[in-house]
Amino acid sequence: MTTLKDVAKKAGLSITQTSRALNDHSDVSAATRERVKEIALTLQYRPNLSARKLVSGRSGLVGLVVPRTKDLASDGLFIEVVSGLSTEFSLRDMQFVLHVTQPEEPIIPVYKRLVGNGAIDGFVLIDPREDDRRAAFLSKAKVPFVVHGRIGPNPKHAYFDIDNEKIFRGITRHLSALGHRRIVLLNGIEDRTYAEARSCGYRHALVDSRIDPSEAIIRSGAMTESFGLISTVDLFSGPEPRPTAIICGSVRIAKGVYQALNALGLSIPRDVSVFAHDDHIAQIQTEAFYPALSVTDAPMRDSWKPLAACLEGAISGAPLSELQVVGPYRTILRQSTAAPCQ
Amino acid sequence: MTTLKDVAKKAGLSITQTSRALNDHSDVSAATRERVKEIALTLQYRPNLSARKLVSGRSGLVGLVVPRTKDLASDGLFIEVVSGLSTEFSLRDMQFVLHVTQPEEPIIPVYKRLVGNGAIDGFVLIDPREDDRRAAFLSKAKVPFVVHGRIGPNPKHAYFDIDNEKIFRGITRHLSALGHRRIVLLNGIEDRTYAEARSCGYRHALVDSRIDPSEAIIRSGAMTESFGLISTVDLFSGPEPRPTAIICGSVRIAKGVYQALNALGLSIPRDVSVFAHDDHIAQIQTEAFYPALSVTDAPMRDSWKPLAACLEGAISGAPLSELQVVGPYRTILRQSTAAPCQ
DNA sequence: CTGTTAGCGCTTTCAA
DNA sequence: TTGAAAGCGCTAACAG
Repeated sequence: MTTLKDVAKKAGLSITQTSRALNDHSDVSAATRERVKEIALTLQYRPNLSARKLVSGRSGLVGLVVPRTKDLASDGLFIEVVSGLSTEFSLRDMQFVLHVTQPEEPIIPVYKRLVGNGAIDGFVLIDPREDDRRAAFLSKAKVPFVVHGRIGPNPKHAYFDIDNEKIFRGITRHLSALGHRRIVLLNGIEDRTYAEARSCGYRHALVDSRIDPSEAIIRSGAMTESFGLISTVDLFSGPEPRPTAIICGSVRIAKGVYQALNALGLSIPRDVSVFAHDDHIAQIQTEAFYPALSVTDAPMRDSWKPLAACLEGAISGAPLSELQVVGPYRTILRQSTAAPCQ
Repeated sequence: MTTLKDVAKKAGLSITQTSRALNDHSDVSAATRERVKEIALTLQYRPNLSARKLVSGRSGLVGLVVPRTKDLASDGLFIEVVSGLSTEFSLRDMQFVLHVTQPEEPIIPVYKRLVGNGAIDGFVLIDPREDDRRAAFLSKAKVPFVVHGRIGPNPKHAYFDIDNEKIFRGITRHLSALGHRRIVLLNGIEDRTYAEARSCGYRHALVDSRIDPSEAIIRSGAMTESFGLISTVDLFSGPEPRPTAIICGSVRIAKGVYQALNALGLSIPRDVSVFAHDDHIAQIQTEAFYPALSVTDAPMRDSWKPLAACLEGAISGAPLSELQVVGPYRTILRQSTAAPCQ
């Protein structure tokens, strides 16, 4: 293995100066820098990460801890997150350490161990909760981390998120502007931050549209077809008056909703309008819905690059303002939404 | 962060002796060892991996490099491998570095980079080819690795594998013993080592059963329902005489075969016997096939533990004989196989 | 059984 | 613009 010493020897320089040249320090002549880099390339020099870590405190290692649950495999999310992040970190010459816990293993000790070893520069936190213990622990331990989503109303951490509140406020407003008043929100699992933001946006829009907040109809559940199907059947076999519009937290939920409405003999959008948010993690084409599904569109695969960038920034001590990024989305109106009948 | 120095100070010992105590060296009094370990525990001491690596050459980091292909996500294998290995290495206090390459990125430079950095102790190689460039590179670079499967007839590397040749020889013999002579093998992708071993076992069994090797019927393809379906339709719309038994490389293939046979109006096992190898990575219950599917059963999820163990052994320089493990399998005869009714 | 000394490969003062 | 020297935290000779 080529070391700095080898490069220095070949360059006829001291190790110190060689290191400086390679790391683009200002006090190196351009000529020297070029020459040294050339030699390093020829010799296939790669800085030893452990040595660098020891002195600089950086190892270039970042971690993701995923609890092992039985639905890990079926959930398309895991693979998306893992392969996306791995790819992005590779591009940045960082190593991506993946830790899948034991089924019932408490998660904080895992972080403790990983942090204690001192090998990992920072973490990516996915699937944040309103009251997230991982974030609390890492903050206290002063270990950099980036959250996929936001924790709390005024977060002090690095994050990449989409504006869930705005998105769902927009969807709800759109439907109410069409004339809908009994609008259902089939939301995600309750204590997830994104679900909270979404229901918040939904409620705000109701108020904006002078619909009494007590008329809010929210169901919480996993992002599955079953949830969409069961909720829909339940809602439309309940007491009159029936809802006229359904907002789905995901396309997968929408799939279940379509099935249920179809089974109930209800027509989209004549009897019921359906709107969904599409993060593209279900391998489902929304154009292929019949009638084509109206969606807000924000591919989750676009998250991994900014997440990696934010974590890199957090590790190198960039100001928080640069590390809090909210991604874009598009609204795509198709055939599943219309004014309610009569 | 607690360092060895802190522990030593508290124990009133030298750093050296403390290190020895913690690492279970022989020349430490039992009392001291106990006491030191106690203190380390209290202080939540965790050895700094980078420091250890620097001096001992071990970092506790192991790597897996996965090429990013479009079917990464749909293929249940990726998630199984990644979560399985991650879990097993966590248990051994090793860190699992996952590297997903760019779509068309050549893979050897990735290993070169990872190895050059000197941070990774060893690699797991999955999906080996007959002529595997990764293995060749790592061997030459003298970097420990373990293969999921075997490369070549007399491998010099650590591996965990099942006895594919024996398994498929057994299946074929079983069918020929029932009286079948026109037996199809729907094998995996051609240049994969396991597929080669399987076709080898199949051919041997033909010879054993005095069936002319020229009567071998082998199709190669991906482990998909489509492959099973298309192959079956093709075979049974070809010229007489038709096959009477089909051996499937995976349960997923068998699924396609069942569909095709059903569509062709052929009955299992009256017209055609079907046998499959079940590695449990398709989320498919073989009992739920109708008629229930006869299988050889060797869950792939049982591979991760021995793979991790072998890699750990390879890194610590255990003799090769201990690092070459062949896992067990069971034969489960159900209703999909019977004597042919001529 | 225990301590002293050296050094892994690198970055960073400090001095020239 | 450059080099010498110190030290990150740990392990492994080498003495006692």
